[in-house]
Amino acid sequence: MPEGHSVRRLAQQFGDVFSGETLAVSSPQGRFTAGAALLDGQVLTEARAHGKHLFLHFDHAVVLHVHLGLYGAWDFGGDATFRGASSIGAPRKIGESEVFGDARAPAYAGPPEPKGAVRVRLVGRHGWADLRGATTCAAITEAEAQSVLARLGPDPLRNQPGDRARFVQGLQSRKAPIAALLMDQKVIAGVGNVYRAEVLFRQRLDPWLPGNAVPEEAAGLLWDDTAAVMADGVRDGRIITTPASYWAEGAVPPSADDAHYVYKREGLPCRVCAATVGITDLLGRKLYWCPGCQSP
DNA sequence: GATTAATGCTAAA
DNA sequence: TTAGCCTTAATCT
Repeated sequence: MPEGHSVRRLAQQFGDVFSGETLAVSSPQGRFTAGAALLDGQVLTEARAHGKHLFLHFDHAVVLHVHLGLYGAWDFGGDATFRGASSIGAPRKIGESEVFGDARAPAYAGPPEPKGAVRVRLVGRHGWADLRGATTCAAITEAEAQSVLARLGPDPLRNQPGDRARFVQGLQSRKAPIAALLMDQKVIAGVGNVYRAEVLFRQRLDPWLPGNAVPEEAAGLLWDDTAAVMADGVRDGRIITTPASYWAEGAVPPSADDAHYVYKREGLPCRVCAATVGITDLLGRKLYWCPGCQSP
């Protein structure tokens, strides 16, 4: 259940532990057998993330394209060398995809029997990775990978020159509510339901404000804040949008309850103005906002 | 033990 | 517009 920060961490992880290695690729579940055969025995050259899309590039110009969707996940395991190379490290928050089975595992003796429906398994010399539950798992060409990228908007975690202007332009050229546009991966890639709610609150923006009614300065600041808070997410391995002054005494890092301003806080008093945090359905997803802080 | 909802999206209808 | 992915944790009975 990742937003862009998790996928960025996964790309970093694959680069750290598998880059330059010949990988054994299989599909224990059987639904990716043909694709796995295309990748089996090839060398991983680069792992990249754009928004919520992960691209594992192999040296024969075939790319493993993965999108985790709502509940896809990668599990990793391996020996001390593998764990030492990991940018993710020790087990962390339950529910994240970035979990090691057992950090104190004995010496690596190959991957375990697949548990559940493992769509694809990558095995290197020092460790393994299992993918399950993904929306997209495909072996594609470099050209096809490019066309996937072409359908995506700017990624605030890449924040390349011109990205900020592209976002502002993309937002202002549409009349849909800003809360809907933030979830549109063509407008901005990598934002999900948590960051959507939290950055709108942080910028005190009315979720129903049409994109074309957002002032240019506010749109730019929204991009900047999204980039900053998502970069924190990459560092922390979780979404924390509140400053330490909102955390319970001595709670560093904060509990889940204290890490957000409005996400999943419906019915509770706003941390800033004490108005009751609201919830509504927008395009099939739950939208959380503070009617006091985020009024038109 | 069963049911539901979830940090999402694609493709079929 | 809806099914599907086929997991996980929290909430029900």
